[in-house]
Amino acid sequence: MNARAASNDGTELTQFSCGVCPAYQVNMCQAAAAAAWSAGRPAPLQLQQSTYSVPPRKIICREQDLYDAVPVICSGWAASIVMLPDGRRQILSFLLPGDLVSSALLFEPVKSCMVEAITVVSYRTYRRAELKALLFAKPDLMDRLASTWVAEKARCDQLIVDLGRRTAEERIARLVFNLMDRLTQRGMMKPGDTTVEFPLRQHHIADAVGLTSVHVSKVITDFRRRGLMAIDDRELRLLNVDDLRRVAFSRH
Amino acid sequence: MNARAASNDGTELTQFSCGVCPAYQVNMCQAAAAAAWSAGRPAPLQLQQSTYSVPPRKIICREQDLYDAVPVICSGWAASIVMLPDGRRQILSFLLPGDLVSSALLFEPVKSCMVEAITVVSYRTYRRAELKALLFAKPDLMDRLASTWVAEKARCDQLIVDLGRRTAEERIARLVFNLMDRLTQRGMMKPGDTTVEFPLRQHHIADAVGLTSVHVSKVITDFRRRGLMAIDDRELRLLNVDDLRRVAFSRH
DNA sequence: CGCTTCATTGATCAATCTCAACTCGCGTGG
DNA sequence: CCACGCGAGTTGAGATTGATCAATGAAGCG
Repeated sequence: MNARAASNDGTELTQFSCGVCPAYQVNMCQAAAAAAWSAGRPAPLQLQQSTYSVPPRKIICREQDLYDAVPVICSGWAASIVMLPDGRRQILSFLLPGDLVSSALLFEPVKSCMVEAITVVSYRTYRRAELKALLFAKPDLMDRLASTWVAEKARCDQLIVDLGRRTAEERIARLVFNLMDRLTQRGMMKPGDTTVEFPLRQHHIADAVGLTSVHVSKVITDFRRRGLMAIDDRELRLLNVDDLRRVAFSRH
Repeated sequence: MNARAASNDGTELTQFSCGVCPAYQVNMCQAAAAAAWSAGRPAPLQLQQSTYSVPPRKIICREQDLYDAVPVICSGWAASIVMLPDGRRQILSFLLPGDLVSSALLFEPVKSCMVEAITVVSYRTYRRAELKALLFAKPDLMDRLASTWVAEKARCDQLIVDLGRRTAEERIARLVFNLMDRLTQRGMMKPGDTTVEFPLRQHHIADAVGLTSVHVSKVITDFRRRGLMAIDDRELRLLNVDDLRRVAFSRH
């Protein structure tokens, strides 16, 4: 499904059809594409046709890259990360197919964060100005934007509560449920499923929930020992959903 | 400047003139008022004329209240708070004059948070539907919204990094700088000022930065001992801005 | 005057970090 | 094909940060 044109730094130019994207009704991306088509103009978004593909661990963009470009993940998992000069890092959010890096990016460039690929990632970049114009031309697009924004803010607030007031166990369990929700939204997982592909390394989890990867290892080992969940071979297995949910939501 | 009509629960209906609001160009509120006037319709936003006033520690609204109403702070300090069933609480943000509780509220009701007055607070509530209509009628209002939203998101991301990856000292120092920035934006503090009115109790600080009020006390006492800053009698005094800034931003 | 909130302080405890060592699998270059 | 280095996960010992518990005093307020 992808036609590739390799370059020297691991980044490839690829063709990627939106019909394949699992985030069909979830986010801005599809709506933008649809609106662009229906607008009938020959090529309102010229960047739309070419997407890039990068290998795991590669940086997709740094903050300065976001001056004009608005990247959207087409396939794979990525993370938007804030790095402190002394090496500490915090993951603001994991990016799944269909996700904008941040909906704030539609309006303003700067953000002191970068985006890093976790799996092989293909992504597409729009030009802010074009996307913005399209946005104002199509009011239903604005609705779509509003709802992804509200969802983004809600997750943001949740994370603040988690980091500020919850224990390591709670944070990790909640992260897992959060990700599963988002995966099922996208059809990358069925509601009853007990296993999913799960490409996160423990250090990703650590950076997302504000812990050390050492401590994440201990908690996850403990989860496995207690028969709650296990992560092996890039696969998450739920062993006892109810008890795990109790860990995640007991104190609400 | 305010005409009052007291009721039994501490909430008062008051008149409040926007000309007094320190957040003149900062946020949505003014823009909305201006747009409503210039629209020339007799009373496009009927709620606009009446504002409420509540004493410190009173809850302005719970989540169910936000189903239809969109509150805006007119004067005083408030906090939007998430409470966990076991009593833990996390402050998502402090609300200053001109602040919407959350710009997401313009689009959707639910949020698992409540708003609590810190000082005497006067606020005004709009109806979501009316505000939304006005928003789509006036495109420049949308720009205003976009920029407050981007700022809101940026502060949100900052808080995530603070809670996830910074020490108690850093968090508290950064909170202070953050608040001072917002106060100067609103003209409630001059750039060179070394003292400000500062109504936060230590437990507010604790709930905002994810610590215990006991520990906040220890850190602040230490700041005072080291000649960095002091908080007495609802007043913040900066004793050594440079060193304090170093504590807040040393590791970025 | 008595109650509540707030701030402070000390002693002790618990959660998490730091450091270090070890294993395993994988890819690469000799 | 093998040695090597690297990234990843695990484990244990010990150090640190911040929480918990408890007592005290000051201030505000009905």
